[in-house]
Amino acid sequence: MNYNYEHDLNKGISVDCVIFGFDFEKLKVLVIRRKPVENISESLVSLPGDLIFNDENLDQAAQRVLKELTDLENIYLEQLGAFGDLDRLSKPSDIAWLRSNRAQPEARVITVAYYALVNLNAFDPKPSNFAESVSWEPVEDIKSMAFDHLEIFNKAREELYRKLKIQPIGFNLLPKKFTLSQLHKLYEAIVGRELDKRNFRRKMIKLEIVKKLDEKQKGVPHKPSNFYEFHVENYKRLVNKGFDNFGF
Amino acid sequence: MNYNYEHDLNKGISVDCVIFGFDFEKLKVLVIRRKPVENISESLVSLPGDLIFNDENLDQAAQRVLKELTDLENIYLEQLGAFGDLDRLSKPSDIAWLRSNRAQPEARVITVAYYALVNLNAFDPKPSNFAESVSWEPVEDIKSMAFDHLEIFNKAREELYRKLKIQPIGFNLLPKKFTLSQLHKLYEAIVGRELDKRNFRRKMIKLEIVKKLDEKQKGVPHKPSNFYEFHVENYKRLVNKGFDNFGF
DNA sequence: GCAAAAGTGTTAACTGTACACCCATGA
DNA sequence: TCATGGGTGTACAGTTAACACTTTTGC
Repeated sequence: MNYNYEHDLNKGISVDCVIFGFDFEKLKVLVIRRKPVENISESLVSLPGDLIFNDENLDQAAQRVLKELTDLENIYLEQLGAFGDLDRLSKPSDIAWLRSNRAQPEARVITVAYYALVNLNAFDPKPSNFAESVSWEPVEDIKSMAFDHLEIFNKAREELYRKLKIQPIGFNLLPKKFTLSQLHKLYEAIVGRELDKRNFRRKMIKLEIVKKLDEKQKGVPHKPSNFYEFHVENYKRLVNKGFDNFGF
Repeated sequence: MNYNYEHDLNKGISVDCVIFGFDFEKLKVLVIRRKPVENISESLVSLPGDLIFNDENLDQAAQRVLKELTDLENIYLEQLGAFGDLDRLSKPSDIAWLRSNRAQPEARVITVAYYALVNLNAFDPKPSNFAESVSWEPVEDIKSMAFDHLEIFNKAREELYRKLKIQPIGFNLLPKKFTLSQLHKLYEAIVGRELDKRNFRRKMIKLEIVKKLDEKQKGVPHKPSNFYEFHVENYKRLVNKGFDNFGF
């Protein structure tokens, strides 16, 4: 891609994306390490993002950032809101980075944040224009971030949790076929505490939002687990009845 | 207030506020009727809003708009998110209005929307810079709005409902002292259906988030109702225990 | 045969829901 | 005394929460 930044970019507004993934063990977030600039050695991770083009809407800008990193389209994506504190770009290392990457480094920039849920086994993230490297980090290891990205990240975790209680969005983090144990582990990773295995399975099965497949795990050194799919039609039926409380 | 728009305003970003009020009968929203411009007779109502100054953050801009209309400060305020569809300013009557009120009428503007909850008995709204008149309209009467304000308004109603289920924000719409019947009516207005009176009262009393006062209604032609207050401390205690489901 | 994770039922406590009558007041 | 809204209890159904052992597989 090769854009004329002077004319196409809206210089006051950016998007940033909190991209969640699940490796069957831990909930992870995709972060980028910026290319080093000037003589700043500090290397905070940050969220993928970019300025917005004048001919795309906000959702499209977020989709573009995701596509550049993951090559995936039609990703589950929700807006978190706008962040516009006056000091959001004031850390010394952030200013240095902006000076070498933006046409108007001192400009005030308001960012619109999104969170995305992806099946991280489906792709390898690749470095983009602004990133030296891209990596999946366990969410509980994230202690600091560039700009105001830690604030955005924390908001994203809260929203993910809040949403999981009222909608079964977790399926977006899993492959099409999954086991109930994987789903169970995922829910525990998001809510941050243990959930009773029997009660969890009973709830999912009773709500009929999972469809049992005629296929089991192979080659595992223990009783093989049955595969399931998300049952979209049944879930839609539930929603129409007004259901919105999973009780986690 | 008298600002130099060329220098102080961020021309690409505005805030718009959905201000809810409750008159003990219906849920209402504060709308403005724009001053007529050119030869456009159509007079759609719109949400109060303004461009953002470069020396204020997003929340402060929203507070400023509220203060200008209501003279109230410390209002309950939540951000709804950013709205940036490319066609959000494309209706003919909107373009005419922008031409006579904005320095760069053709500029793309992204808006950050907020909703606010106020006790509408505490003040009379007053016309502001951009508004010919200001009025409270029952939410169910709103069928169309200028710009993309109907979309924002609908999102605000959804969020108000969603939030009411997990937090007792309704108290912000009532005076400090209120009766349980008023609270009951308010909840019915927001959730949009009848709620059993006994079950409702039992729930509020059992959760201990209302404090019974030693004071009754006077001069009413029926059994006088007891006044209550919101019990902030007890509610905080509930939150700390992880409570977040009122079940409406 | 053993290690490892899958899969399965019951009970008690709590919560939600449906429902109808008497009470206190002003006019 | 009547019209108006305030205020109260009970029973049934459904949901949540706690808890431990047997099964199937690979090695």
